[in-house]
Amino acid sequence: MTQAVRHDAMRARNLALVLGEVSARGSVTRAALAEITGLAKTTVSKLVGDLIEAGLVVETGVVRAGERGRPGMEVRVSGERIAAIGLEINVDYLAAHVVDLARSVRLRRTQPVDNRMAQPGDVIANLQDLALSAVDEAVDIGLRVVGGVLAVPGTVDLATGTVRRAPNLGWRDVTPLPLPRLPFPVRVDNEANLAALGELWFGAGHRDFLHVSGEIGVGAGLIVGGEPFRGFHGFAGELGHVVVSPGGPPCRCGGQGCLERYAGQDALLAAAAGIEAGAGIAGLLARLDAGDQDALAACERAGWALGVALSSAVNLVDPGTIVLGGIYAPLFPWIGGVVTETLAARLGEMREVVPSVEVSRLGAEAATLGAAGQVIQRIIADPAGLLNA
Amino acid sequence: MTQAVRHDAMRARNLALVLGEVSARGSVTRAALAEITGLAKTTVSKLVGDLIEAGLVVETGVVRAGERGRPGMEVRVSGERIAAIGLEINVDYLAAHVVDLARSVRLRRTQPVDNRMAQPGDVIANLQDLALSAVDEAVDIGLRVVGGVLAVPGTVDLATGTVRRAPNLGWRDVTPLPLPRLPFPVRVDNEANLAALGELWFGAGHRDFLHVSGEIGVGAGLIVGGEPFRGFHGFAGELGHVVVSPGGPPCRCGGQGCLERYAGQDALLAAAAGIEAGAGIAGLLARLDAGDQDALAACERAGWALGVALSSAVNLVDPGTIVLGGIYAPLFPWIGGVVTETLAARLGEMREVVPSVEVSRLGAEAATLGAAGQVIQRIIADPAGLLNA
DNA sequence: ATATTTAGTCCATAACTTAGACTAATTCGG
DNA sequence: CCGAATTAGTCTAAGTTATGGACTAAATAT
Repeated sequence: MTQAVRHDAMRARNLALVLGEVSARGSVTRAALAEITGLAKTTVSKLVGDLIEAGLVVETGVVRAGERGRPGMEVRVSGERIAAIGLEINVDYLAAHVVDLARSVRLRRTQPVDNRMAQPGDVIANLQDLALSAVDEAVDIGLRVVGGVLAVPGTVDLATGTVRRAPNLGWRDVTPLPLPRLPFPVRVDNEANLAALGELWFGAGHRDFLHVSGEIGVGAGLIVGGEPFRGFHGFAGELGHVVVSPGGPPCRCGGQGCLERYAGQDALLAAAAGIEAGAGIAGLLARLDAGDQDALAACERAGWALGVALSSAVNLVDPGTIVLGGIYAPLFPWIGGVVTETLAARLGEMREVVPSVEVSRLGAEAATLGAAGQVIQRIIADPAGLLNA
Repeated sequence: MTQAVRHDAMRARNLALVLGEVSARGSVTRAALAEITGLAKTTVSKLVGDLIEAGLVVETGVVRAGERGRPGMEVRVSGERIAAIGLEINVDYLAAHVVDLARSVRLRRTQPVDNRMAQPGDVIANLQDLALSAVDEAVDIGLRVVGGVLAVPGTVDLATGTVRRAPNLGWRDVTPLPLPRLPFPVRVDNEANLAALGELWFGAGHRDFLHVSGEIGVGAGLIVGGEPFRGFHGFAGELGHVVVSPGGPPCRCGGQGCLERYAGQDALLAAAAGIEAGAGIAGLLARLDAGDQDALAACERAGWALGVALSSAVNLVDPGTIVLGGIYAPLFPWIGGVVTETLAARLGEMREVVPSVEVSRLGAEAATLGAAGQVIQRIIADPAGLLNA
């Protein structure tokens, strides 16, 4: 339900509007902001003043030389004070990234650990250690970390912060929150959704796309108009269990012929036979570089299956673009073509434009960046809270 | 981009908030509205006063007897003045429904015509005649029709109002607007989306569901949190071309094994062999009632395919409920079971709750009701415009 | 009949935005 | 080098809307 709007809410919205424009444009003068937002110069000045006082925005001091008349004083979002942390628990590593309010990545910490067999409690304790040391370092460079989000490869109940199922971690109904040693609130979210948000804020600049996270499972995050689409329970984007062939190999989801059985990491490696489990994607890449026929055929098959599943996704969800991330990023040279062709064959007659298939530039960092970015985004979208704190 | 909020926008939002609550609750007192919205009593009184003056709301005159104290004067949305018209062009009929601001259906006009072979211009002229006579009748009962929406079975470019492809009408890039003889603006929209909206406002009261429109093609409309999801170009919900079996029968979309080839009206009738084209669904229903084996088998197969396609849809889009409409409504007794079972088999291991599969109560009226409802909804969501007019 | 309770209105006040006057700092033209 | 023109930003009085509390209205309870 929408809320009543009083004077304070009006102010909060205009504050968010101004800060949002500053954030989107890098640096702007007050006069330009007045033009853009439609607010009166007076109002913009007052709002910018408050943002400066709160430390969210700084005058660049740089006086832009225009054509004629008094030059404007540009302001930009301050990256010097406020920051957020993105955390990730994945099958074989933990990660923490600190991002400042200006969306610069300030710290990257990754710790390889095998979390397959570990107890959730131990994993969470390790993560907390990693997060704490990252926060300490952030403090050393003058940053105040005001919030965090934790990315987990599984379905998450956003309301309670409970990880419903994370099959590759062996988790079921685990609630990692709160992380009591961290002096700020942390939320939990699904890795595929966060990776899509990472692509939105730190990637190629699309605002409408489907981001495919190839890992051991295959997930997808949909961004429409710069907003994530999550579905009713928040479990949308389970691309890995979309039907490729209804009589295909059985899947742990209970179905048969799901995409994951053709294009998930395990299926892919198994199809390319002869890659020892430990070597993982690196082993596959080596053999692809060497021109190994089995490896090429495995990618061909995975790419075809991905194309089939994505054709269903395009029909249902109509994304602007498709971005392949996770393991599909390094494999893109070998699967991108088949995916595009399969998609074109299945959609070309119905649609004027078939979404283009692109490769993610972020790789494994997408989820943590999206996680930190989400905290930043919330501040940009509603700075009123921080103003009084 | 969000807009600047000034005093008038603040007012407009609060006005919408109040009218929205009145609409949602049927009738309420000013005091209750103040409680619900969080606005001060004074403010609510002023806003309600303006709504009454504009004729959007009326005092019921009924004084509700409470426990103690002065009884409140209840207000409700007025159905006496303002109305909207929903129009539909379909393969074998034209339809027009007039709905008042209180969401009561005031007029139903349907005209059977075979539009398969007709020129778009002729069809549109016929529709305009139908609409005009409906509007005249509406005027006779004291209603002012302030807007309309036209439902078309095809993909629609909402920005331009152009029907991109409506294969079953044989339309391609037809722009039916404006309808110059109608004294109010009309927009065009996709039939499946509008049917879903019809289900939302006139159906069983769900706010999160996927509505499946079985016709000659198979479309779907997704409603999340009471809002339609349309995708990037507005072409989301093409359930008919979701993959059931990637090596299956070729489809006019260029793909193979699409749902439409298993569960579309033509495929269904063909599978039940021996139903002459003219008899349509009625013929099939007659044979099902008679226990005909071929007909039963055809429904079984269609239901299975629908279940397979819907399992992909649930994984991608995570709807709260699935509502089967169009031809699937009368066929529900014969396909509902298979759909549910197929869905459960393919999703049960992954999800705690599999969305329930229900039958639409609106049948063929869903799209026109949704079309008229959309105009009503816009007024409720932003009454400020009408207030000054 | 009187006290109590709840609904709705009235009025002075507060919060925010605005328009327009004003000051500041630059370029252009001679 | 100086004044006119131009643009940026601030200041002030005024306008719009919501609010809180006082007030009136209309019912029930005792």
